[in-house]
Amino acid sequence: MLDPVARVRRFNRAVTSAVGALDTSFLGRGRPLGAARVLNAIGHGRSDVAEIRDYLGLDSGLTSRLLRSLEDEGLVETTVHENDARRRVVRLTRAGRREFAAYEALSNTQADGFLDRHAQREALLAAMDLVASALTLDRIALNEMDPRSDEARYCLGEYYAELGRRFKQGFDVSLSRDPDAKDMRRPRGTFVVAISDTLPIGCVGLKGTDHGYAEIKRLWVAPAARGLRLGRRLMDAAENAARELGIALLRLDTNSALAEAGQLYRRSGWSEIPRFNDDPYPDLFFEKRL
Amino acid sequence: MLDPVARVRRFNRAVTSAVGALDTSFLGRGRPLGAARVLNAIGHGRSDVAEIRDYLGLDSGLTSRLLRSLEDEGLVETTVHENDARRRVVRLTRAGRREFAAYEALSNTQADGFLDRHAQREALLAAMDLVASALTLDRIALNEMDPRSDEARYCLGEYYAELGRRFKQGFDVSLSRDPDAKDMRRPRGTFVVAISDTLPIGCVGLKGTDHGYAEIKRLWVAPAARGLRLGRRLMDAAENAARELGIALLRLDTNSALAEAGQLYRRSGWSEIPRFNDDPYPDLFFEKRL
DNA sequence: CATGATGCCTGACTTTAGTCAGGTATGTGT
DNA sequence: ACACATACCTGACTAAAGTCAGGCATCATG
Repeated sequence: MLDPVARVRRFNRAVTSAVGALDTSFLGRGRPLGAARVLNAIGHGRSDVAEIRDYLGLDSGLTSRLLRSLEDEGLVETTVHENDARRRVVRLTRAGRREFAAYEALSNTQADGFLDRHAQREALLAAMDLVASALTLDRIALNEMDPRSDEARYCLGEYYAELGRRFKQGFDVSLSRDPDAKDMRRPRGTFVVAISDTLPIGCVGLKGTDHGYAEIKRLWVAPAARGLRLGRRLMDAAENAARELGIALLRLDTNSALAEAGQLYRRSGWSEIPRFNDDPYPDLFFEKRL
Repeated sequence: MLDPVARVRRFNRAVTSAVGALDTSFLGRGRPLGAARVLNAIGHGRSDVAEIRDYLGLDSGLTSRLLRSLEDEGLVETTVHENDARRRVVRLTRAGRREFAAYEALSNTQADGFLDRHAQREALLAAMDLVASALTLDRIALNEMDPRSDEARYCLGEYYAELGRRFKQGFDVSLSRDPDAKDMRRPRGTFVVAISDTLPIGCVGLKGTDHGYAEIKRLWVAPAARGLRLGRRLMDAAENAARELGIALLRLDTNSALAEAGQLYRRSGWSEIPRFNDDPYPDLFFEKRL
């Protein structure tokens, strides 16, 4: 009766009919869907015509016409690109910003109303996060970012909080060997953040040392994105960066309380080695030759 | 950074762009979406023209034209309704059933492929179930059904399994006072199943007795549908049925391990009373005067 | 059995989305 | 300077979806 395929299909149907309703946020302001989508793409920071086209998957001619109709409404204005006069840059006018804000308000009200109708918001949100991550799996971007960026700091904060919950003795960053940000920037190392549609959902650090190896640090995947093999992808990204930087040997430390991490390392070519530092938290040590 | 509204909107975006891809099952057979939707509505058992129209939200003229095009393809045939010659009844021809089966196969393959791309299928499916239930909340049907029906038995099976997990001593139906099916059928009582798009996601029994009261039994809500206030709706349905049957007093027993159930009863006008039976499992007893 | 309501149909029309073939201006490499 | 590529645009077209006003047969009701 509860065939997995039936469950997926039920989800599809539920979502298809709900999306019709959710998408009324793009209607209801007397403008066809296409034009509204373009306006919103611009509002969300897409400025080059080609960028808008790619994002929305539109034909060049159609994009052009939709831009013209927004121009006629006085919502956008087009200028030539400063370095390349073939390209055009589109910006919202004051009226355009107002109209975009109205769409945003509609969307927010709608999302808010949806949340209000349900108890146990957090459980529902977590489920939505997981599904959204799964659906956009092949569009999750792994970006090298500064370890001091907002996105990186958010991930690290979640990572520390999780260690605090999972270690019997809790976790205090200041007792651990907190790597210097500059060790996790090129050319000494790097820091990779997984971003799914603007939300950071995972990270990993590659920390350069002066001992002939680099270390993998702070591998974290948001609970709502687990089971999507993102940990593996982050590790691959870190290893590739290490190869580019000419690093031949990687080490890492972890704790046996983080069983899924240990499994991941063993399965992807790491071998256990004796303790190589005096950090109080780890009790498992690995190394991998590239 | 992780505003709930932003998370809902991310979900909406993920789903809007994925649904196009997920639902390509309705394309790819050389037939416009509208006609494919009508064919599938008929395949799923909708036979009256008005029913099809309402289900798909189509204009009368458009529906008619789409039906005509399916007829021209030889996929459906139309007859007059036996009790009302103004109405038409649409049926799939042999070719229509073949074509419908092809759509079904496509959908199934697609859903299957989606599942294959992900580890931790069960977690993902559970999340999809929860979201689907939340989205279709106002379309969850509470149907009075025979307690021996497939749907009821599925719910009861899940209910017993859950008791087994949650009671320290486990749960064995045969030790409990398993109500006779006929006590949970009108006119002595009833059995209500919550159905969301064909999937049973909750149930409750109203069991008639000869002692001047009726009992509420087997209140269960699928884990993937909790937090949607479905328990409350099921209880309301059972109480309404009791009123219709002229029952003035309700009783129920439960176990303190089921904390959320106890809460629900207290919040909806039930008061605790002394033990009124010798069932070994319950340790909490309630009653409510209608 | 006349009257009005109901259920479905057809024809005539509009809007939206999308495709395709050029066209013009600008940039790049030799 | 030249050929060729690139970026965007316009015009001409099509397909699909949807709207609206009647039309016809049938049903319910006094």
